[in-house]
Amino acid sequence: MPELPEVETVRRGLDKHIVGRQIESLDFDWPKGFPNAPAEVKSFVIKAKIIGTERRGKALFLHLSTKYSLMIHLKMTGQLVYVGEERFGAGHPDDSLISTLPSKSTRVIIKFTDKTTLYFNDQRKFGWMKLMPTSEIEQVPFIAKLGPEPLEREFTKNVFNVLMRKRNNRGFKAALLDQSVVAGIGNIYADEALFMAKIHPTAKIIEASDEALETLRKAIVDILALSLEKGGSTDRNYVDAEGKKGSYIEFAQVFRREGKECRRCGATIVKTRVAGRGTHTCPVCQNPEEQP
DNA sequence: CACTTGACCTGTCCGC
DNA sequence: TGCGGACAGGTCAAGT
Repeated sequence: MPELPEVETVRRGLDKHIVGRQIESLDFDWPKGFPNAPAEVKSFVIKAKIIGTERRGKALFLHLSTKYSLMIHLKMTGQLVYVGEERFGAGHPDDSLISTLPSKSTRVIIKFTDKTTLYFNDQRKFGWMKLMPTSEIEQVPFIAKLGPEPLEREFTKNVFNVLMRKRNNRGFKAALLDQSVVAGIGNIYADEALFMAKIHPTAKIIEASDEALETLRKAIVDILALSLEKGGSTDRNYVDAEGKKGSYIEFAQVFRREGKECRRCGATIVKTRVAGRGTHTCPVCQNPEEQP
């Protein structure tokens, strides 16, 4: 489930490997996953150079020399994997995954003029890639609505407090999953941050103190920064631009740990359903009767 | 208007 | 063993 740390890890990998390369061809076999007409692709993608990468929330952009950009959303099972023969030939530690590409999950293949390749794989076909003028990115509806980037300076105590208080009668988890509150949080990091802040996912925001909101804000920053350092979380499908898995899941406190002991108090982690998502909590550390 | 639920998909896992 | 069904979750559209 690519969330902020995973998408940012992919972006950094792409920035390192594909900026400066020139696109030779783009082929796709999943029309819904790439809604633009082939003619536009031909005009603005073929022979274009990749001039930069950008991330906003969970969305990724590859900026092209034609003043167009490819906007990519990995949704749950998307992967962007770069294969350059000079780097990932026989003997590379991730050779096993790389050598399987293209796979039956491959939706888009971008070949560069130097014979290296970028694969967009997506098992569940929820992800997509769109071509648009770079200048129109900010007008894409869900980009325009995005809240602050949690690892940037803009994510202040006051900004977070105001956004959360606007949703005072909602539960904490529903609010954290709302991309207009904080950009880039998904199911994994919502659970992890709420555990760290000792807040129950169904607790109403209106009943929480300002101090509790600030504790949560710091927890969000700490968790996301730690996960980024670990290369993100590989629960099932996620890999970075070099095909490598992330290791945050080994450090997870509650996510996918139902039935196991809480690392903090020893109680048994439980899994419930909150805001339509599988939700992991420690019933003692996040006791709904004793909320901060 | 604020919030919740269902649709989009496929692979995996569970129980019978 | 085979098979049906539940489940996984990011975002938008539709429903309450």
